[in-house]
Amino acid sequence: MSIDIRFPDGAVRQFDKGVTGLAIAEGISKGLAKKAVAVKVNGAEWDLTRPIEESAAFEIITRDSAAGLDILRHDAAHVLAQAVQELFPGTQVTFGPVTDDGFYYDFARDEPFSTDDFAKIEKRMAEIVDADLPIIRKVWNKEEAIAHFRSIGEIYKAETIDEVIKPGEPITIYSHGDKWGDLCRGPHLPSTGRLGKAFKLMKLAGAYWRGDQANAQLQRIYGTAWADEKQLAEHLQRIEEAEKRDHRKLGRAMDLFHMQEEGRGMVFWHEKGLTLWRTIEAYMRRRLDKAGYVEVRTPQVLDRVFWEKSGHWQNYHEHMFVCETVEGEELSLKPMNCPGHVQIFKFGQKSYRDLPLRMAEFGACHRYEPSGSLHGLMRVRAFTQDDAHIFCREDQIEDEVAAFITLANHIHADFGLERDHISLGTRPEKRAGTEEFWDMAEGQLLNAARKAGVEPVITPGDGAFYAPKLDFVLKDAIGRTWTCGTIQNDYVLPERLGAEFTGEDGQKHRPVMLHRAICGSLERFIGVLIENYAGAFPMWLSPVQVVVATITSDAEGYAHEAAAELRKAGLRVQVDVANEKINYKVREHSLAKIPVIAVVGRKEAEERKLALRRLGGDAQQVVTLEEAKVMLAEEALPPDMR
RNA sequence: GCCGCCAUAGCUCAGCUGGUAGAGCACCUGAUUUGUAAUCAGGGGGUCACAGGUUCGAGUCCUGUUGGCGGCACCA
Repeated sequence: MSIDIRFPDGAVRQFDKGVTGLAIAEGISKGLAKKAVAVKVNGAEWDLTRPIEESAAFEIITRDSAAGLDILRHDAAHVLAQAVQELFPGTQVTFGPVTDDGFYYDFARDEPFSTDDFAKIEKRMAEIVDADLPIIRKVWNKEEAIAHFRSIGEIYKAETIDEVIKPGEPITIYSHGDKWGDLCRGPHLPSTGRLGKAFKLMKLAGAYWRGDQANAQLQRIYGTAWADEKQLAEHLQRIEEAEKRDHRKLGRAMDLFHMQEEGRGMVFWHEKGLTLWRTIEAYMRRRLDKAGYVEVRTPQVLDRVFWEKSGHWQNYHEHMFVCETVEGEELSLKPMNCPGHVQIFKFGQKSYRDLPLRMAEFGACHRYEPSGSLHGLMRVRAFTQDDAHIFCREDQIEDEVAAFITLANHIHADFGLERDHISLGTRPEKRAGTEEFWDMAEGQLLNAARKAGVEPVITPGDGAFYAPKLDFVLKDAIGRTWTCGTIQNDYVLPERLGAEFTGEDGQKHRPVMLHRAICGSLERFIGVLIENYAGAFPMWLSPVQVVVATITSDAEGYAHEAAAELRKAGLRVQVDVANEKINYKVREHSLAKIPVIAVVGRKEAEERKLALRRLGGDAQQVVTLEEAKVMLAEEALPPDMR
């Protein structure tokens, strides 16, 4: 009996019934068979060794493809689990999936693992690879599988099978030789030897069983795995590069900001960091002014009663900074600006003619974030949002959202951040409002995004409890993604706080509130910019734009004069008259990522010129002071003023 | 908040099995007046995070606290 095997290029060849993917691959070429990790049979991923019984569409998955790498990583997770269970008897396996760059496995064991164990575990993993154990797929029924895992003390596995698998449904178990087995959907490699050794254990972490804080905490071992050693080395290199960009390191080295233990999650902005901040804020203000926003400022601290009315006290009390006065009042620092903005909206009467009303605030908020979540500038307890609320009629929502997307796109691009995608966060499990409401609200955002020419990626359950949201996911210079910017269409808060306007019909109507931010928190945004540029900011953002450096002390007077002239042109300039050689100064200011070094020696002083040197190049450009003023001021112009 | 790891000079780090702290850079002083990625010499600087304990003796071992880091959970 023969069957037809159809290849991706359309060719059809005949094979004996029961042929394996591996045999087909070997028939094509030795090299292909070696690179193969699994096959696709009628679109489904199969083991290389699984017999194909019927005619089918066929495709070979190689280790250097994305799908192949995932299979490889899954095998690495299994090999890790086997190694751990052999070395640490009594350890239970739970769950070990693939990640973006590798895999992890969660173990249940009373004794903690230590990163010191990694070398030992990696050694055992290598031994398992060397042993080249055949990986065997077995099909069991649910009951025998549960009984088996219970009998060997694998309570978590038994529980998983019990809850995930429907009664009567067969399940697949993959075993490494006769030594070790795990429940798995597969496919897997034909033998452990094929995994190769381009893997490395990376870190150790706690993780809750099923991601739920109420459950037991397991020990997670993270690893990375690649098709070959070269890819692994490249990956480790990328990690090193990313570490060099760490905004916490650069923030200290560049004297931008610091934090200290008396104010966890609070930032001390140094002069240079605040210069960045002011530059960004001024830019944002110009953008908002042009986009028809008005700016307001609301109180930092408000009475508990106010937060009860807004509903925040009930929902987020434990995350609020609460204080009590000597007179016994209970107050809270504002955790967000929206309820304050509603108060301004409600002051006096609003007509449909006032809408859409775009109310912006660089609002400083405080939230008591869990200590374990704090992370440099990325997650802080005191932050300033580039916040705004657009009060509008329902029929204005789509246009407003679309216009916002366009505005945000411009702004993100001006900061050198590329858009990866926009995500639509839909109804979460814990939510207010009916299904009809969510259908409508999600539909509005989807339509608005399309109006702006964007097809959002749906992220199920990621919406706020009162509204769905669109999030901007940006890509930085080394391809990492960051979420900056969001918009939500909120019907709940205007209702709750009684905001209303008079419509054309003379009746009172409820406005909708669009919560929106483009940077998010300025703190975090600055953190993202630092990492994106690795500290080498474009001229308009750079805290110091030009350093005038002297070669000899004879040029000191002229250096100060030149700096003063450049400052008159609006540039941020420092003078370096230190008793050092010009080599030293060039090196120092290059490492400090100053965009322009203006060197002045005796010659420049006599001719009233500057020898300019740009960051990243070693070319010298000698121009007159007057020319430099015009040229550099032009270069330092923010993108919206060019 | 939870799990694990870590904490030595302003920064980066060394300090072996317990015997009262060291380097490089930075800083200060002096010499040098220099032409595009580190001039030379000298000097100051540390309750070894904090609090207990073990010991004749603790940076080193133990306990606790605080903070940092990596994850998990959380993120209106």
